Amino acid sequence: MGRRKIEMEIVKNSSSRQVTFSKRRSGLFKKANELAILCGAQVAIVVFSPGGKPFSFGHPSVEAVAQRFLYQDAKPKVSIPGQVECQQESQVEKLGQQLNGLLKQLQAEKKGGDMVDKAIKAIGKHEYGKPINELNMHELLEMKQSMEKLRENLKLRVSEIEASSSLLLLSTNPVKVADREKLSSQSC
Amino acid sequence: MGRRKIEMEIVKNSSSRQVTFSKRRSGLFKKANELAILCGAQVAIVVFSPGGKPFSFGHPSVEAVAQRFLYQDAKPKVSIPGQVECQQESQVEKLGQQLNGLLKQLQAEKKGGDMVDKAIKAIGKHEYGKPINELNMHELLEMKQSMEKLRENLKLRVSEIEASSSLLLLSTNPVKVADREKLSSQSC
DNA sequence: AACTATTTATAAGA
DNA sequence: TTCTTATAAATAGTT
Repeated sequence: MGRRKIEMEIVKNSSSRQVTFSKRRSGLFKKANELAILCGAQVAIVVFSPGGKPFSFGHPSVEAVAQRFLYQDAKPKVSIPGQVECQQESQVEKLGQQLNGLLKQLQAEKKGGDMVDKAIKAIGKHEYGKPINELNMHELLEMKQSMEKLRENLKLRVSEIEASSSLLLLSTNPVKVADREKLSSQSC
Repeated sequence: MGRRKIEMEIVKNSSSRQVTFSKRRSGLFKKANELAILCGAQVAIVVFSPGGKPFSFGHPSVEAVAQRFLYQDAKPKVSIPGQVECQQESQVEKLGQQLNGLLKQLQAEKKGGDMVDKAIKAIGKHEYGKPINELNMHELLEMKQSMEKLRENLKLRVSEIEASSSLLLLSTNPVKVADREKLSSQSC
C-alpha cells in the first residue's frame, strides 16, 4: 500500500524493518480499536518488536488475554513432595463461577430491555404540549419499573464484583496477621 | 473505507454489525500476519465477536506470545535452586487488575444514573391526562438520552463479561475456537 | 515527521 | 454468505 507493492517476506534492511514495524503496528492497533468500537467486540493484542520490545492493545484491557492463560497455567506444573500445594486454581475457579452467575443475570436482563426500547420509542414520538394518553402513561410506568429493576441489578453486580476483587486482592497481597502459624516452607 | 465514510460508533443494526465484524476481523488478522512476516515480530490477537464467539491469531502461536508477555514481570517470591520458579502471583495480579478495571467502569456508570432517577421521579409525579409541560418534556428527553446511553453501556459490558466468562470456560474446557485463522504457513 | 503515488481495505449493494 | 465496485484508508518510498 504505497509507492510499490512489496514482497511478503522479512524486510532485510534493519532500519527499514524498524520503520515498517512502527508504521504497521500503529495501523494494526488503530484497526483493532475500530473493530472494538464499531462492533462492541473485545480485542487484545500483544506484539513483540523485532528488538524484543513488547507493545499491547486491549479493549477493555489486554488482561483479557492474560486471563485465558492464567487458567491454563494455574495448575502447578511442578509438585514438590511434602509441600503444600498451590491453591490458586480453586480461587480462580470460584471467580469463574461468580462471573458465570453474572453472565446469566446479564442475559436475563438483556431480554427485559426490549420493553424499555419500546417505551423509549413511544416517548420519542410524543409531541410537546400534548397530553399523556393512557397508552403512553402505561408505557412510561412500565419503563419506570424496568429502569428501577435495571439499576437494582446493576448495583448488585457492582457489589458482587467488588467482593470478587477484594477476595482476589487479599489472596494476592496477603493480610498481615500479627500471630500466624508458620506453614512450613511454601513455594506459592 | 468503502462506499462511504462511517461514524466511529457502534453499528446499531445487529446484522450489519455482524457483517462489519467478520470483514474487519479478517482484515485485522491479515494485517497482523503481514506485520509478523515483514518484521519478524511475534503477534497474538484474541477477539470476541459481539455474540461472544472467540477468534484468535498467533505468530508463532497465541500461547507462545501470551506466555512471553505474562511472564515478563513475574515476581517469584521464593526461588528454589534447581526448581522451576513459581510465577503464579503475577498472573493472579493481572486478573485482579482486570477486575478492578471492570469495577471502575461499573462505578462510573452508577454515577450517571442519578439524573435518570430524577427523571423517573418526575414521571411518577405526573398525573394521567395532563399535558406534558416544557419542564417535563425536557426531563423526559434527558431521561431518554440517559436511558439510551445506559443501555449501550450495558450491552457493551454484557459482551465484555461474556468474553471474560468464555475465556474462563475455555480454560476449563480447553480450546474450542470458532474460527482459528489460517494464514499462509503460520501455526495459529 | 511529512508528503504522495499506489496499493489495500472495506461499505454498500447485488 | 460471497462477489462486485466505488471510495476511504493505509502505507512504501521519498524528502
